[in-house]
Amino acid sequence: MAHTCIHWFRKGLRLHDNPALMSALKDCKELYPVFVLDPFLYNDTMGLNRWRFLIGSLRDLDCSLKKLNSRLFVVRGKPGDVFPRLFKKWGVTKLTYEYDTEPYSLSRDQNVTQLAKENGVEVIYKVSHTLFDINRIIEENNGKPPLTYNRMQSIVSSLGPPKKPIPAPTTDDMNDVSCPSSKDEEKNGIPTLDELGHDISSLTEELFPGGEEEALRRLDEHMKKSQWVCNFEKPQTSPNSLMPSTTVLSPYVTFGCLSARTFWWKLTEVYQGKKHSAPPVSLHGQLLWREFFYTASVGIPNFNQMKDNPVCTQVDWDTNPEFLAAWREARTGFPFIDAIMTQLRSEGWIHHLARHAVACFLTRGDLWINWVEGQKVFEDLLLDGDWALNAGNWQWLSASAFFHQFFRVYSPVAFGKKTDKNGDYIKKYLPLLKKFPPQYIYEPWKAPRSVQQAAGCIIGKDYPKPIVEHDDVRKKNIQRMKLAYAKRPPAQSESPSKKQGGKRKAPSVVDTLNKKAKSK
DNA sequence: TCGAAAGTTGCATAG
DNA sequence: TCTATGCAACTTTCG
Repeated sequence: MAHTCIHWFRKGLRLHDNPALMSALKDCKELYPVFVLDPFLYNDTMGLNRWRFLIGSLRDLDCSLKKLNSRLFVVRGKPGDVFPRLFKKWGVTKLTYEYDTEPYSLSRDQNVTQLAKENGVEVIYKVSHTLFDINRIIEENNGKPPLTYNRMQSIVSSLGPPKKPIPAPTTDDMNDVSCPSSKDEEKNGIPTLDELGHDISSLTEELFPGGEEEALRRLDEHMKKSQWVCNFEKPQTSPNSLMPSTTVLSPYVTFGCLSARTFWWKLTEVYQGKKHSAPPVSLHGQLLWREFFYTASVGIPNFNQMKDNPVCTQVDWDTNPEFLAAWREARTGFPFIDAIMTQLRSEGWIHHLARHAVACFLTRGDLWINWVEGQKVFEDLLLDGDWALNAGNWQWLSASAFFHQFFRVYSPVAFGKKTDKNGDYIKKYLPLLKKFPPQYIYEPWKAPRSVQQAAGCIIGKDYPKPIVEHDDVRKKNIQRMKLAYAKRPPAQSESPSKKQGGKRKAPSVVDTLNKKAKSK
């Protein structure tokens, strides 16, 4: 029997390495490629740059599907309302989608699967957003997510290399498939920013256009530089170069315009027969970091919050709306920090180490504000804002989990100087300060009045004074962090007696949490 | 069981 | 310009 299929695009906005789409095309007479504009995920808090990237990606996908005599249906509404309607309207018998590990996605998909069942629709999903099946990694580590990169590496190496990506469907694959589209479907077109009620006047040049075509072009462009790829070491790249010092493929991987497995295997090809860098600093290593945080996010409950998160150190962060707003709006008085936050807002991408600098500054370094607040800002503004990576990295940088050397604090003055002595990056994003001599560009408040006047920028009037004294708060904060660590519950040691009896599953983080709750 | 070593990317200073 | 050291000092893993 030939099926009438919906392939549901959520992430995975691509045709290449899309096994769920390929299984939709099997025994298929009618195909409906659908994207649902779910108001839970796509709403007013989502930043404009992110909206532009999403819409660009949808447009590109629609374009590619049209080359296969199909199209994309962008349906407005909640998945739980949309699907039963579409199942009936189109006489659907099969639904396919890419597996997604986020908590919201899991409950959404469970709900839609139930609705499909009620409508007699078969559901097929495939793992293709990550290199590996994340649940398989956790299984391999006795039911717990690895908490160190080293451990992650040894688990992963026991799994062997990730699966090879599969090619995109061709017109041959579409031979017996029709793509009905009535007049009535015109309302299910690609939205525009205007239609969504956004004020597009604040938009700047589109440096990173969304879409699979651009993703593959960008991948190709970087992979051509084989020496650069082989020598790549993340800590050696610059957070404040005027042009990105890394690939900026992350937004494309986040939205699934680029398959992580395609990226992985392309790197393997470039490495072949050459001396090359290795994880954690290599480009392969970067993809494994992504996998690492995905695994943590699946295995650790309440991963995007401090409360009820069993790996997260409980810290007595301050509630300080003024400080938070100053950080968010690039008016901390530290040019390096404010330049980064300006780039983030206008371009939607900042270098990984720049994220370190501003994240440390907001949390344990200077402002002592909960990392969860920073997480929200990044989620809205970053093109590559990814639920798991965002939560994981904020916990890392705030020394709440994974990373514990809280006495290593980034300086909002010294860190940037290492790679940009002249402050060209600051001058680019904060042109107000461009006439300050290099000597004062990172600390303009130290410039004599005459220098400030000559620069046409009076500190405290035209540009803010620093909102904290870094050396003071740094010392105080290290002590506060020490106190928070002292209150951490002692690590649970596994008693050897329990290890008897052959294979035994180690207690998962969830089990440990439940046990603790019971003992209270 | 316990001590040593490692941990993607700190800073300031001395040589 | 590079490397070593003190600073104060964390957790996890490994042998």
